[in-house]
Amino acid sequence: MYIKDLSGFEGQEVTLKGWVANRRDSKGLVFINLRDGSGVCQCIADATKISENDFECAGKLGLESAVEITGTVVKDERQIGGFEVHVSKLNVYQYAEEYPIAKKEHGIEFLMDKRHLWLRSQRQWAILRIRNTIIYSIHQFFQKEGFVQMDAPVFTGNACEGTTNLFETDFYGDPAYLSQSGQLYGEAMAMAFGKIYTFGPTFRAEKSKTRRHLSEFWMIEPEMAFFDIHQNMDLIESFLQYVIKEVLDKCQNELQLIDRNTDILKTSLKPFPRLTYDEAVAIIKGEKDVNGVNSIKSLEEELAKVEAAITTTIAEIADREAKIAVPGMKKGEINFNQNKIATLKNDLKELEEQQRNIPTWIASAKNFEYGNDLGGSDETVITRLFDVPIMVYDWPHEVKAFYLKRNPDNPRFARGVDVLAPEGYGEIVGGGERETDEMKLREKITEHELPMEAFEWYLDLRKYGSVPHAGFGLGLERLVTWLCQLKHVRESIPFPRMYGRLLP
RNA sequence: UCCUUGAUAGCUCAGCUGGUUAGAGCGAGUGACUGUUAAUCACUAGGUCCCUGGUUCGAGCCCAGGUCAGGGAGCCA
Repeated sequence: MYIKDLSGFEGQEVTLKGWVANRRDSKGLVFINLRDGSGVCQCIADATKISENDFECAGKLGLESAVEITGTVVKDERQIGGFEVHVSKLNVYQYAEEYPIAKKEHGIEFLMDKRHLWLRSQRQWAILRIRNTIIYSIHQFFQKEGFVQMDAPVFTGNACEGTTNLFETDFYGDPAYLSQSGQLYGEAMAMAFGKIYTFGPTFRAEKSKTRRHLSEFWMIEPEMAFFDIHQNMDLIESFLQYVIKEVLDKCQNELQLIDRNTDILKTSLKPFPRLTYDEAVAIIKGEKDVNGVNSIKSLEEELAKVEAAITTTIAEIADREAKIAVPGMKKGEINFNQNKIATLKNDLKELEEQQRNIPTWIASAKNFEYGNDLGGSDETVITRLFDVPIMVYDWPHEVKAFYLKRNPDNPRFARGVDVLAPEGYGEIVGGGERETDEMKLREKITEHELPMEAFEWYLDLRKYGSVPHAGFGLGLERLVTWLCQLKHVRESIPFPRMYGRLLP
């Protein structure tokens, strides 16, 4: 019996097994918010209706104690699920004492240290359930489209884009690297099965401390024989829209719990604009407007808004502090104001962070040098102007990977494509059409100073039935982060591995 | 690797210009209260002020070096 199914049992006696999410006492009454993984339900132990022993047990339950509760399902409009349980019998599996995560705001370092327990909180529960729906819908989409799921190895002997950010391990005495992409193997498998996708862990030893980096993350890499870059973009669009639609359909409750405004998810079901690198650069530098909005001007307006918000926040903090200072205020009201002040101060910190960042973003957008890759801030600048993900393709070949095909009409450009998520989330997909010519690949490998012998197997693919093909890589955690509108990728995976974080 | 912000009670934070015995709320413990939703109210316990060195009659506060963490850049999905 699970809490999510209670509505079908009104008036009947049921038995629930779960954990105490919250408990409140009154004389003769104990309120227990029971959490069982499927949902939360309030259970009421009334001293006049259960045994003396059971009532005493109920009063001793600390947060996250494990219990089995038997009781009657009663309709109650005040409850979230619309039902509560009137306890008739209580069986305690374990009394928990001093649960470290309090019913209050905590700092991120503390919560990450307690990640194994933090997972139990409602917000984390909702996010990771959405992650599950995303994973399931990814498999559904590709299976329906006739793709075969194939696994690339995790240990690799060669790097596809240099070795500086690879984790090195010992493989029977030889150096081996943890995979930073299954792409080259994906190409080999596509030549055998036509359309394949890999779904596995990926490792990058980047000493990055930003909101969009993990050292270990999950990547989906489809690879399709006989696809060009435009077919690739068509596939990316229908794929992402399928996943978004599934999340909207199946996760209403979870999206509500995390307070996700779904407007942009809905507008993302319309076609994704496809911009060339040249067009994207013009927009970033403010030379070209999008629907009458200029990137630089809108950033400057944003900065002005942030500065105005800082002024009003400071004023409100001072105001509330003055109010508390006046004697005679009730304790509850003082608490309320102090909590409010704490929240405002946190807001203020974030606003000040933005106040420092935005001017550097404006500068970097204005001074963007044609021919460079887009930086994190450039992605933020351009995606703020759209209410849909955008696709940027045809990149200067120097900044992209060696295996990408050149545009036959203009060989300065490589046929790579990046998908940038709206709301400032940036790159979630990177892909493109692959080079099919063996000699051109050899030139590129030499140019990138990569060890040729490690790529001989890959070059075989161009000797034996080389065909046009394309593919892409989607960072699962970045997609989860965007769809859930999280501030940081670390909440999009149960146990994040990142620079400085190996436990728990 | 660079820029930037920070580290004070179990947690979240105050601590003014360097000055006697270090403060609040939450959490914990005890008690009160029969409908609470982070319940409320009263009382109690709880401190290596991140580390090392320096300046000073005196350092939580100033200086130097380090450690750890937050945010950003580079790099990337």
